[in-house]
Amino acid sequence: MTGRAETLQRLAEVFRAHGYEGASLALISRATGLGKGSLYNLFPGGKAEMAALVLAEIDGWFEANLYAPLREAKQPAEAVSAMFDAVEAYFRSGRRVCLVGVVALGPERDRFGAAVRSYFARWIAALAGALERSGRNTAVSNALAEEIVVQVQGAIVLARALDDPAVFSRAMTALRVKAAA
Amino acid sequence: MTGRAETLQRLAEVFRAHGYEGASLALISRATGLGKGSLYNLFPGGKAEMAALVLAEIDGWFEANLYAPLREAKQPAEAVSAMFDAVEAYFRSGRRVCLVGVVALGPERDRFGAAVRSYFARWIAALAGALERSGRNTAVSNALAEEIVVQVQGAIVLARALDDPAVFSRAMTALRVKAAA
DNA sequence: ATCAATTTGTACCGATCGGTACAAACCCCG
DNA sequence: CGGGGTTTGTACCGATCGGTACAAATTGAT
Repeated sequence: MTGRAETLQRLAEVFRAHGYEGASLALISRATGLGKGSLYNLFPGGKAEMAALVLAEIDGWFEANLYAPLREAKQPAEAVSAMFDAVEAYFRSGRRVCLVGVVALGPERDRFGAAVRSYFARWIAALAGALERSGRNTAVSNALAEEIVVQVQGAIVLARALDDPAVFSRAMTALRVKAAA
Repeated sequence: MTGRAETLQRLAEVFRAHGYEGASLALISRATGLGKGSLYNLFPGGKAEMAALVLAEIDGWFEANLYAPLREAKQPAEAVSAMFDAVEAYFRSGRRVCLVGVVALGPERDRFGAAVRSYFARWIAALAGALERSGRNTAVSNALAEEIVVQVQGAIVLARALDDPAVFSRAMTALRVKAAA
């Protein structure tokens, strides 16, 4: 019925809301409106394949909407600013969890380690490149890019822990200033 | 046989390694060496009580070893430096996960929300107080304290994601400089 | 309209889940 | 040595887990 892309979106929400272990097939079936038959027809590999495809979908979205623009921007400073816009929108000011970060913290890290590593490594590399092209030297660019990604992840944790999206927004605002300086 | 405190330590490791849902009673039984009978004798409330007590134990450790020293230090700058020592040792340069942060990201946040909020709020408050007493004004102290806790959490995520403890160490070193400036 | 191929719902599988019941083993105080 | 209270292992509970089998329903090409 609904397309495969939409199904992946709903799957992502289920994994975000309940974690990998907590996302039972019953829950997944309810959330997607698909019976077990349909699910195993779409994803013969079961839950593991669903999670892998969800991670790949997220990775693709970041590649298209953040990494590629950062790499190819003619005006890197604007691209960095646009990245912050995209990050604030995507993570809904910390109300929405970073699924890749969650996987990195959890026991599924081993299974999806390569995907997780690539997602973050490419983020940092693309951002560092843009910062460098905006006038910084290599070492500073690398350090700043790493710090920005660290703070995005940490701000999600803290905003959720304190149940206060303002924590996330404050961190992003401070980072924007720092990145533009 | 072994004391209750040691049992809580092993419980914490199991929760860290497998998450709340993934920490089955079979796993817990194996890791603690205690049968179900003993476990439910020690923790009549089952898994939920185990997790709550583990969080309380962690909270108590941070209170005693980080928050209280930060609050009561005669030389606040030294206390902040000591906090970084303790943090690097406790989280093993990002190899060890922050269980409270993991809970904040996961579906158990609702159940343990109050404990999670208190843990982070008190950390930030104690740190902000020390920073203020070391010569900064209130606003700067609060912002810096929040940023430090954000970066600690984010550095754990990124160090695990990239499987590179140096990420964590670099972040801590940079924060020490910033806090001492 | 027909028929092969795909998609779907449902019944079912063994395994494991968190939790309970309870009797045997153990401990400690007399 | 005795005996009351606690600690322990084990058998067991219903529910749910991820996954499979398979027949009915649906689809698409001709």
